[in-house]
Amino acid sequence: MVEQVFALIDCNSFYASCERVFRPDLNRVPIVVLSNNDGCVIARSADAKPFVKMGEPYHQIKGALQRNGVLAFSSNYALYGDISERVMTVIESLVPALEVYSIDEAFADLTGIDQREKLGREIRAQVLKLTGIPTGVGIAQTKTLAKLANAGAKRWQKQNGGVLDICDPQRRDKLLKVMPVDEVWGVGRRMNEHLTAMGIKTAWDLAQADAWLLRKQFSVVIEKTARELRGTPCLALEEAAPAKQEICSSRAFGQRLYEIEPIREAVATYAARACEKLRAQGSLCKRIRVAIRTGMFNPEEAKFARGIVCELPYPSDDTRLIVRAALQGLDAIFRAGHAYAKAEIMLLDLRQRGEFTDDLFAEVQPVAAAKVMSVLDEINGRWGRGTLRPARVPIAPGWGMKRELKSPSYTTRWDQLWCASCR
DNA sequence: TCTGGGGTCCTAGGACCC
DNA sequence: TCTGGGGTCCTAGGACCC
Repeated sequence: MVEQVFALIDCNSFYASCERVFRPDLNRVPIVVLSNNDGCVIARSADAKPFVKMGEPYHQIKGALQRNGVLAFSSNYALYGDISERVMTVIESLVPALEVYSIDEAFADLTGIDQREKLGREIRAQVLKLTGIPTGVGIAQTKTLAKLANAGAKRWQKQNGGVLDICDPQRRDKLLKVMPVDEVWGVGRRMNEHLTAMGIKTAWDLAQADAWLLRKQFSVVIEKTARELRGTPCLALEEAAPAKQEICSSRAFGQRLYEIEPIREAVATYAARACEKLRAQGSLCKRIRVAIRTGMFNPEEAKFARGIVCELPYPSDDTRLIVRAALQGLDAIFRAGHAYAKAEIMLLDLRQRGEFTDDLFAEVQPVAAAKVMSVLDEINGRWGRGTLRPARVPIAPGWGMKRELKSPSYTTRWDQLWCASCR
């Protein structure tokens, strides 16, 4: 049997790189991208890394950033999502099979390809040329090793040109021995603590550890990680993303809310958005969960959080039905007198249309509802999200997300297209 | 004043059934 | 004199990912 080979292609500082695509004047300016509500730092260009840690609250470091000439941007997910699709399309045209793993990463199947490094360089060059996004490529016999090779490609980019192939056992072992165990995919903070206590400090140590012991002491997850580091594939390439088993729409408000009315608007808005995602994957849901809470970080603020699960009369994807149920849930859990910071809608108990059998007398969603929803989605697909929406959902809500530093939506809004004469 | 959002998988423990 | 054991399903919570 032919030995499997995976490549992991990953975009460098993806969000920050996206901001630079249409602003070449920023190529030598360090930049960071902020989370929703301009909360904390979620991406940094390479030259901004010395000035700011990942996840730092923006309001605490604003001054320091300005003094060091670091520019901050609100996150612009419409832009990042669109550029991501273009990047994936380019990679897909160059490899036999691709699994899009996240907005900025993909695994490719390189099994049976001879000139792997050459292909890796070709991918980097084409993606850069056609989208403007810099990438790194790691190549190895398992996904976990490919991830590690990718980290190595980044760390020693000057030496390897952004492509690292560790299919050769000697190169593989050399990398394993220098990589700390917490850089391994699947080893988070807690697992790192446990492993360190056991004397497992490098990726090499984990590869040598007794896999059965790891399974007994922790779980099958870390056992697989250790086996993958040794070169035994436990994870396969998954080209078609399976339908999600739960769908969540949650967001902090731009400011604290005290009354139920604006929270009703927010809950309706999030529920409507969750329903769009639900229909996009062709599922129906039977239960929904509504939750609200106050801020969590400020010790001065009184804390309060409640959630409720509501059962729908039948599995549905009808925005009207689900919004109504969500608002009933909200009425049941809302208590006046708190400073609310966030609401959350989860769609649970999802099933694919036609893939479940109900009992003969169970109520099912009326056919007309599906037709109404497909017309709604079609109109919104053509004219933009929110063109047709429940009356509960405001266009420009007072409680909306704070995004004071957002760049234009160069590729997804007609009125904000990049314009050559602007520069 | 101010700290993201959206997921997955695994495990333990309780409820329930026969 | 005497109170089983095995199996499944569901839920909550933890850990991890980007």
